[in-house]
Amino acid sequence: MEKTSYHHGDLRAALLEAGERLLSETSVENFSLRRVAKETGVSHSAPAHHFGDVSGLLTALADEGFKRLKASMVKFQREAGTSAEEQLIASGRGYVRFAEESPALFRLMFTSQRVATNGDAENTPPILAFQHLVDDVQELWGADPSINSDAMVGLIGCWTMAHGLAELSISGRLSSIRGSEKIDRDALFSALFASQFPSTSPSK
Amino acid sequence: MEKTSYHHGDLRAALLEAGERLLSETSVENFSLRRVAKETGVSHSAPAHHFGDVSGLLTALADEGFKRLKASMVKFQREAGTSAEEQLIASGRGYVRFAEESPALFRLMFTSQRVATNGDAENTPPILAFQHLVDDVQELWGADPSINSDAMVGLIGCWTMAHGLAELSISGRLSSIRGSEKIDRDALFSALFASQFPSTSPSK
DNA sequence: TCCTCCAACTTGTCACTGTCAAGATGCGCA
DNA sequence: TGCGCATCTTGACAGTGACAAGTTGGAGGA
Repeated sequence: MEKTSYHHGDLRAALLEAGERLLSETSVENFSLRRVAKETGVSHSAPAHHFGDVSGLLTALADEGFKRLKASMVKFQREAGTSAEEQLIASGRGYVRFAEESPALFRLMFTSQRVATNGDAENTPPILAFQHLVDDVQELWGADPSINSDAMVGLIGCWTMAHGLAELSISGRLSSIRGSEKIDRDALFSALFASQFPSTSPSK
Repeated sequence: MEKTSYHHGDLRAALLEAGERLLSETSVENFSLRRVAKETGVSHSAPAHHFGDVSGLLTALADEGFKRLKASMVKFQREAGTSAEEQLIASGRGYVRFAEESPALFRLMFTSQRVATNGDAENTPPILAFQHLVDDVQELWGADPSINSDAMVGLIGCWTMAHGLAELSISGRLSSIRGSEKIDRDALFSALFASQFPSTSPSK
């Protein structure tokens, strides 16, 4: 898909692809718009027309990331049992797995100051990914978290657990704990997620 | 403490102070060594002599941050009850509070690619802060996490909870959850930390 | 007291960055 | 065929980190 003429054809997609590759090779802090352009074989300010500025490109990449985050949760759920508990655990594991597979993208999505937060617009990828988690929680608690405070605590607990595990895992801090290599990772994650479930089910 | 002569006197400390101010005003990604130098009233490459490069200055700032993180945990523990449960909860709340008070510094410490990880040197500020948490866990479980797997799961659970809450809080995502404003923050945090405690004490 | 050394700091330069303005190109449509 | 305009290029500017070479002045020895 090399550039054949003055007009690229699908420059926007090519820039996104090169952008994600560069992001995963370096990090958000070493990201360079000019290098993305160069790797795409295009002039240094070609991206501006499609994304405005560097923040625009990073925001587009983050949006793509949120779609994949949700997809990863769904994928794990498909391969899991059908009970509400198993589904929620699978959801959390998909969340963590996504972070482990795309750490730079995960960091971009959640901790970069250079992505534009889209206000509180509806149906935006970050909202949709979050809503997926909310739905899973609602299924298990049988109540809407925005109304039922037990479900709300469950929602926050599950999200915190997933997000915290993701952060500590991709920073290498989890595996740097002395003695942690003796713990089975799958069992650990399942137990931690289950610790947030309603107290009627004594987990494990 | 203006510069009075060719030799500054305590330039290193002045640069660290200006560096942290700049960090909190912008973020890691917009941090500029030259601006730090300018605000300190010194030439653009004066910092190089004390810190080598930008990574050196940021690493020094991060180390200072880890000392304060530990201090914040200790401070909360002093104001809490003396039981092992209360002490561990206080530790976690000090962790989260530190992040909320110095979000940019917290991000620098945990998610920046520009701070040099000091290998596995002993008695370095990050290790000492982590060890403080380990000690609290060991106190409550009555076992060394590096040997006892229950204590290890507790350690990881508590750390994940603290770190996850810190991340979600300073990114504004916790308070953006619809309906979350009805939850009492203190009670929420305490309940979430307690959910990781040994099952013999049914928490809350 | 003077002298010398050298850590501390400055000045100048380089390649690289993001952004903006102005120009070139060629696709699609009338 | 020829025109309009989205698409892309070229050029310029201020800001960045890093490096090399020069300047300053305090501390310690004779």
